[in-house]
Amino acid sequence: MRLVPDRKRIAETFSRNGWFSRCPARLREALVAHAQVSAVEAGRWIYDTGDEAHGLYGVLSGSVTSHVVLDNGEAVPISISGPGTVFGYAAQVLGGKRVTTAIARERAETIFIPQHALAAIVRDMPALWLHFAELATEQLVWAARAYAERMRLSPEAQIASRLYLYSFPWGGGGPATLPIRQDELAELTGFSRKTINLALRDFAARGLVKTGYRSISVLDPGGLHKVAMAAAQ
Amino acid sequence: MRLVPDRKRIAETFSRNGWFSRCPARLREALVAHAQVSAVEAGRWIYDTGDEAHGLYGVLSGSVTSHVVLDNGEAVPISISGPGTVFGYAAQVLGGKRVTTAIARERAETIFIPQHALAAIVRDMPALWLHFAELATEQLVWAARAYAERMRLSPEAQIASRLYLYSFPWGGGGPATLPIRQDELAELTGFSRKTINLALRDFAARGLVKTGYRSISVLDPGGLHKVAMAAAQ
DNA sequence: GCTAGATTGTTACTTCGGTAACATTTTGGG
DNA sequence: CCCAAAATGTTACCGAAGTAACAATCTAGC
Repeated sequence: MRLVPDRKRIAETFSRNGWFSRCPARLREALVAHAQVSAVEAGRWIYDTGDEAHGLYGVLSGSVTSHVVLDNGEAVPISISGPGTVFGYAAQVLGGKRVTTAIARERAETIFIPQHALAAIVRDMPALWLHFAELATEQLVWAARAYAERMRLSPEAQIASRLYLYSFPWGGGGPATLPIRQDELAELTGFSRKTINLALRDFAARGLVKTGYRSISVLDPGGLHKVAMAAAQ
Repeated sequence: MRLVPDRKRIAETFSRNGWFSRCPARLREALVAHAQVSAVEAGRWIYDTGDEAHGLYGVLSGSVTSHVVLDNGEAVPISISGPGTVFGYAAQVLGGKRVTTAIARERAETIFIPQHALAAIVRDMPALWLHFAELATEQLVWAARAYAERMRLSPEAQIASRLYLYSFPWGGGGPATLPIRQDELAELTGFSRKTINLALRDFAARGLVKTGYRSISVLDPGGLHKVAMAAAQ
């Protein structure tokens, strides 16, 4: 459902972290000026793999999961985007087909910046194209790291690493309460719920996290990061 | 060691597959025109994580592995680039620091397109910026897929998928002999050499591959792709 | 408030892949 | 041509994570 954009709120939400916060001010302003805001119900598809891509999305409130659909049709969740996170860049930057499926995990507000607005921005300010390229590059680095960690780190370290990562959209790198269930974290990390539960129990005993019903509170993101580094090999 | 570029050979090698082959002709020509060719001995670093990036690389002959360095200092090989493959784009497209380490696996010839040449190309033909963004995007899609496969596919399916992928630079998608040792494939896929060996034995029995000393011949890439799809779940 | 359903906590068992070792084969340099 | 080094082929054993089940706890909606 299309909503009237509160551009001040958009600017604030997206300036806190991630790619948006590192853009030059004039690009940020141009993006905010063109943003369309929609409300999405929990469980609704935002786009599906193979859809034509018409622009860039961001999460204003709530959260969205992105899934890769494997050749056998299985959808694998690969990331969860919280407030202030941009998603939907993995299609060719302008146009092309979606290569992931994005689903609202909970009731969410999204911003959408249509392709023609992006094209106009780059036409007017050609030097800004680099920032769009960086958006993909940044995600590529993340994906490569996630892959490398998956190959080498112990489950405990991987879980710590992921919680640390997720602490940013919800806590800006400080303590944060993640609205994530343990079975979702299991899906997202590729471990069983049992393994997640045991790791969380361990982290809780060390004062790094606190588990709740449908939530995981990260008390000490830096400590989790240390676990992720230390437990490797 | 700097060599005199044979631009015809460069154009031929890079037109066979991958990103280069899908660029518009004028971009391809501009890139070939600016390419510098070097010979690198086996085991030599081409660049290291943290180095300043000054341009884009490609493999003209031989092969190059890219490694992600984890926070604990461990280098994890994430890809192997054969002839005709572009690498070194994961730094910001122009400039920034290298986020991977690239090492020649064997004696190799590389092409290098310096930053200033890339900048000049985009300055003269601004519409081409999209193709650079796509270079990163394409790799992002691959990395996300590799990650998703790692989470869900059986080792056998992952190994099949990887061999299928590697059949492109060495066989253009048809039968190919990969100059890869079994212990290297183990490193690249994150499995033990034993698991690789058993999978290869199995594939060989089905006529999909043929193992050799320091080489793996992919006889039926399509068959391997089927294995990767079927064995999931 | 109560209760059904959802979520978390825990256990016993199993299985798959890793480790470590060794045998066999191939290769290249002297 | 030979042999040491490298690479592949194979086995026995072990452990870590998954599966499947069940108990305990929380919450939302009536």
